[in-house]
Amino acid sequence: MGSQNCMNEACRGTTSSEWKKGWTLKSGGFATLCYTCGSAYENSIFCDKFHAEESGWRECKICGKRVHCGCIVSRFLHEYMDYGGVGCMSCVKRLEIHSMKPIQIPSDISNGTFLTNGIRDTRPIIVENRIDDDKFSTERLLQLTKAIGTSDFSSAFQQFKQEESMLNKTRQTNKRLLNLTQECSPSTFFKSDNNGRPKDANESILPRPSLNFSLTPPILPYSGGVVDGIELSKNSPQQGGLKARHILPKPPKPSPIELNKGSFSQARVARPPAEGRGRNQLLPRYWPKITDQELQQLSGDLKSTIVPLFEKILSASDAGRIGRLVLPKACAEAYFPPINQSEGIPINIQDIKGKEWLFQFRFWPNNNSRMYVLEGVTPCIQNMQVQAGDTVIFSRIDPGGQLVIGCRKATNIFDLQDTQPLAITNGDSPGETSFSGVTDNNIFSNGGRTSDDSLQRHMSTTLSEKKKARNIKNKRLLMHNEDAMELRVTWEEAQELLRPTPNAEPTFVMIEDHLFEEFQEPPIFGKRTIFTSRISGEQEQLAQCDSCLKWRRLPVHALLSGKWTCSENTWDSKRCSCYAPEDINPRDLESCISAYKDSKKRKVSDKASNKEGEPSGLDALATAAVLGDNNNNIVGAESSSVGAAATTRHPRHRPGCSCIVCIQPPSGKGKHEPTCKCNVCLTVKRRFKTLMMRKKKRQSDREAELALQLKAASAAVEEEDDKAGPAKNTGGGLEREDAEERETAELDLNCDPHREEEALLAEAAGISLTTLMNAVTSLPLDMAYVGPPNGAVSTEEIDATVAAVDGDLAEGNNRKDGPGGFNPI
DNA sequence: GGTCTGCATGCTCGC
DNA sequence: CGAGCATGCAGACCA
Repeated sequence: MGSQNCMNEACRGTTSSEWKKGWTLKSGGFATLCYTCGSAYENSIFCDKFHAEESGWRECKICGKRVHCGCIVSRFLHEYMDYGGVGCMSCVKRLEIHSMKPIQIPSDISNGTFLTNGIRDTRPIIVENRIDDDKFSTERLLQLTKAIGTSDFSSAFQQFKQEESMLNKTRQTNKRLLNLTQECSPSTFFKSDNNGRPKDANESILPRPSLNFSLTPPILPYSGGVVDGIELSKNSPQQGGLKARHILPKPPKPSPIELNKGSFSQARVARPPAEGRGRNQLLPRYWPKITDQELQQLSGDLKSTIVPLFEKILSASDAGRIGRLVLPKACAEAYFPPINQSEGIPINIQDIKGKEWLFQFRFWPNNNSRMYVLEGVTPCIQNMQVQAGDTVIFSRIDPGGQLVIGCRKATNIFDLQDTQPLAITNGDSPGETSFSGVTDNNIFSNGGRTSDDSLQRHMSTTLSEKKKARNIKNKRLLMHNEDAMELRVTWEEAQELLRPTPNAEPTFVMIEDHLFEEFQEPPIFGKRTIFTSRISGEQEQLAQCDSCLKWRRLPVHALLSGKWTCSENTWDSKRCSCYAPEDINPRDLESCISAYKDSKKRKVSDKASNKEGEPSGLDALATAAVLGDNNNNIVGAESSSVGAAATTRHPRHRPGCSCIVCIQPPSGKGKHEPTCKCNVCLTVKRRFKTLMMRKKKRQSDREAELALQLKAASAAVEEEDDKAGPAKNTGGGLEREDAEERETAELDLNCDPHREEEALLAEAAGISLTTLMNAVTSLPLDMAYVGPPNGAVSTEEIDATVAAVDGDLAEGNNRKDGPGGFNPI
């Protein structure tokens, strides 16, 4: 081809365009593609001269319009017409094929003839030079065309859609093949007869590539459309331009769940809108997103052919009491009756149950434009139970053109799985939980919300969800009635997922006998885990990898991010890879999950029936610890801590939490032996040991400081005495010391945890061990995790201290519970 | 005072 | 930058 100037206005003048042959046209020529802009041109089979303007015209059978082939759209159009299609790109009636509306087929098409350049061509349609993977085979088109007007067309159309879906899967293969074509001369592709026409596609040296990739679909009912994320030019074919613009996000890789479901046919995709005035200007956001199955079901329900027209996410004002639904201008002008007066006209729209609603379709002058609204929609909106953020879908019943309004509800925040049951429900009742992820459910629903195939929709509606979030400025409108109830219930569950930020230092507040942690930083969402206790009494949590879905044992104190994978398992180097075997056998896992679910159920029932008289959170936690110690198998600790979960503890103090707050001993519960090595006792001892070391260090520091102060004070007194004479009191330093000691001895151990060490110093001077242990059990969380200061206390000292404590603990256990008595469960 | 009506304003996003 | 559109708002209307 050499360097040709592409006829596409946007590409013209590009001499570096890479021209490729390869598409054999029925006329005997080759289509040539400009790989810079994608425009296609038809070339003569007799020479390499650029013949686009001479040979690239076809005439529509319906409207008679001549269509130029100088762009991809029209190229496919006349291919389409050549093989028996009806109508051109700009001809409305061509759409009858797509909309399944019976039409009269011109005889010259039905008998396989066509017109070229206005001359009747009586040649029969040749099908053998079409390849198998053509998305739009001649045979299929003829079959469909002949089916028009028959009762079988609907099924034929559905069959075609299925075939089209399957053929789409071959698109990737075709792309690879096409890449090969860029490396090979077109002449190597086909063996041609004398006219340059391939004798048979099977004789191709290489598999013949389909040039359909990323172009328009074979049947192009719209002059604008999106194929593989490329929006075709809105320009008419006559304009001969093509503008490729990516307007949809790259489809996400299917998740394993999606693959398992295998329901690709249910992907919710934006369907290019049906015909209408100015439909080409419709923004993709208004394109109806409806699955094939939904469309089929709806058509079946209404016993009519449904043509989705457009959809709109309800804004706050749309769904508000004002009762005015703002219609997208382009949609209103495309699909609603034309109106010239601002008052508009009454318009009858049917809902999917067949009920008719009368709206006022009108417009307001807005700048130099119009703003179209449907007035009086409130009853209908309420009837459909939609609200801001939901989507209303306008469709048309064919034949007849009756407008239909449907809806698709949208909710949810989080993806839900049985093992991660954060239940932000979107059910109509609080008890109805949909594991639906980011879902817009039940297109044209009757107000109900379903959960099937929602994962597929999750992927396809991410973009729209973002738009929804942007559109719904008044989020309060989403908090109505039962929805608020749902949110309130599930928020409690969400509390269990809240985590303090990694370095957050809590402050403690006691409100109505409940200890609360307060954080300066807002919480973050963490991963849901299952807490368990092992035979040894050691408590742990089970977390599922978001990548391999295997369960890993983790320390109870592990706080996981919302998305957690094995590679983040810093606690077990052997289990920090997804390739490592699962940490727990399936039977144990099942029992854990089962126990967990039971606890969830009981939690709900207890919440309703046992608001009063429920055990204190600490008691229940202690019970949980005991059960965990006594159980031989791994048991979901949460299953035995129902009462605990129903308290107002900070979410950080979850079941299984071994912090000093949660392991406070209950009164009157079972006792542990002094030599008990359970997690609770070990934790208490360890923390006491830490405290003792801190105490000793602090004491020695204090003594040194006091010595310095005494020395300085004596020096000052001596100096003052020298100046002021012997009348002054010489015992000021000792007085201050006495006052300090009195102050220390009167400390309230429960009022200021930061002064507890001073209290312990006082204890060292005579306060009982029970008081000390009270101080231990009221330590703040951050202190509880502080390790011993390096080198501050010798190992021998620690051991001696622990031994002494153990002895005292034994003594305490032998005593009756007195005020302040230590009773380690 | 509450609601309805008809714009007007200002933000967002596509071109 | 401008079209489109969500929403505010003032005046009219009504109970």
